Amino acid sequence: MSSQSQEPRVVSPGFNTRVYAVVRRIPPGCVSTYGDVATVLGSPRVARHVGFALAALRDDTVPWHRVINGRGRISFKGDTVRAIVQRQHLEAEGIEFSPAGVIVLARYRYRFDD
DNA sequence: GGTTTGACCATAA
DNA sequence: CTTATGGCCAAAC
Repeated sequence: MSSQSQEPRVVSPGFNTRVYAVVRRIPPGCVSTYGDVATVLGSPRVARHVGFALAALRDDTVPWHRVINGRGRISFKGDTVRAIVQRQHLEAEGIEFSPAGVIVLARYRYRFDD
């Protein structure tokens, strides 16, 4: 098979599928950070790719809203809508936000056990 | 197969 | 508290 599709496939992407697998492991009521997910994947420096993978995500089975940045805040770059929706999902799971819109990572952060 | 990008992170001011 | 800059590495162009 010489020519392969340019469009993203449902299986065998390589990196982003691993991201989805880890994010699915985050239980309800807990959150995780891009850096943590990247660390579980084996490289703590690929945090940017975690976000990039979630950006291309359109699978509802992946709780992408449970992933936030290392500062306990929702990162967004132009897509304000996504950030608002994300916050609503987190609040719906019982996660509290500080007045500044910051989540207490020390309390809600999930520990991956592998 | 090189260049740009990106839902980040750490550090500095 | 905020803003700016560099680095990091896989995916997209």
